[in-house]
Amino acid sequence: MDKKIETCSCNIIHHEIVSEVSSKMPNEETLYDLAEFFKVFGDSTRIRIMCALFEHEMCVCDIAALLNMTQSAVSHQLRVLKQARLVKPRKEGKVVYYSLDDEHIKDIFKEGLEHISEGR
Amino acid sequence: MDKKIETCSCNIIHHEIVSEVSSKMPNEETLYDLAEFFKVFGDSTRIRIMCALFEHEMCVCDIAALLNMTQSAVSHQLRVLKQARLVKPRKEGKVVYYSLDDEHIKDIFKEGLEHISEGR
DNA sequence: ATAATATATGAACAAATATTCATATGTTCA
DNA sequence: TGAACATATGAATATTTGTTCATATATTAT
Repeated sequence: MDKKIETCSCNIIHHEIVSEVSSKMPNEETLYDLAEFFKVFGDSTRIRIMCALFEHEMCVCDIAALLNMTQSAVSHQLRVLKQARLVKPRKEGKVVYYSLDDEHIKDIFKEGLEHISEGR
Repeated sequence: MDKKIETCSCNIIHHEIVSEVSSKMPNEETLYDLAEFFKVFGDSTRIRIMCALFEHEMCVCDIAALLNMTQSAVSHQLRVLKQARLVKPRKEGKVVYYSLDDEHIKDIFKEGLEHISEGR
């Protein structure tokens, strides 16, 4: 029994394909989480932070200097990265050193860089 | 000769690391493009569209029905995906069929799904 | 040609988000 | 204890962005 589609004004052209694909789709929540995860990669400040941390563990102040940004802006973005479990902090006195906390980042970067290098 | 850092109010703690990392960073434009690319993955509608197209080439109307969204909203997002060279259209009469146009998508999805499945 | 259908697109609106500013927290050193 | 410093955070602002609505374009059928 098909669910009523209310928001699409056009006719469904290929019923079979739609229901077949529908049955194979991962659940909504997984796809939402996936989008949330990639959203973290979708900001150049965060990309630059992760890129920097590929080379070295760094403290907030170093990162701010490197990126020529305020300490506050960097701290806010580190929080986003930390919540996504992409970076982890290591406290040493007053100083907090951040490093990458995920082995997928490198591969994801690689794939992304390959894609953009294939662009015209 | 170090550039003057104006926007970081704190002292640079590790000059050497900052300049070493700085020299190894890819250029700004590349990192900006990378963020723009991942931004496309950072929306659940676009994620769902790509996910659907893993299974089948689909027309706009089918996708709209599948996702229970308006044709217009889907069309706008397909445009974004097309501009990012992630999907490609195939026109057949009135109907436009979209399919995936990039072999990296699968790997990127895989990495992302692995990451979120590792969560607590 | 005209009507019907599938898709695309521009403008407007609402929601999300990155940075700034001010300030709080926590640690070290005098 | 108090000053100095590194970092964190809440609120405000400005910008970006996703969806809707109205309408345009393109193709097919009558």
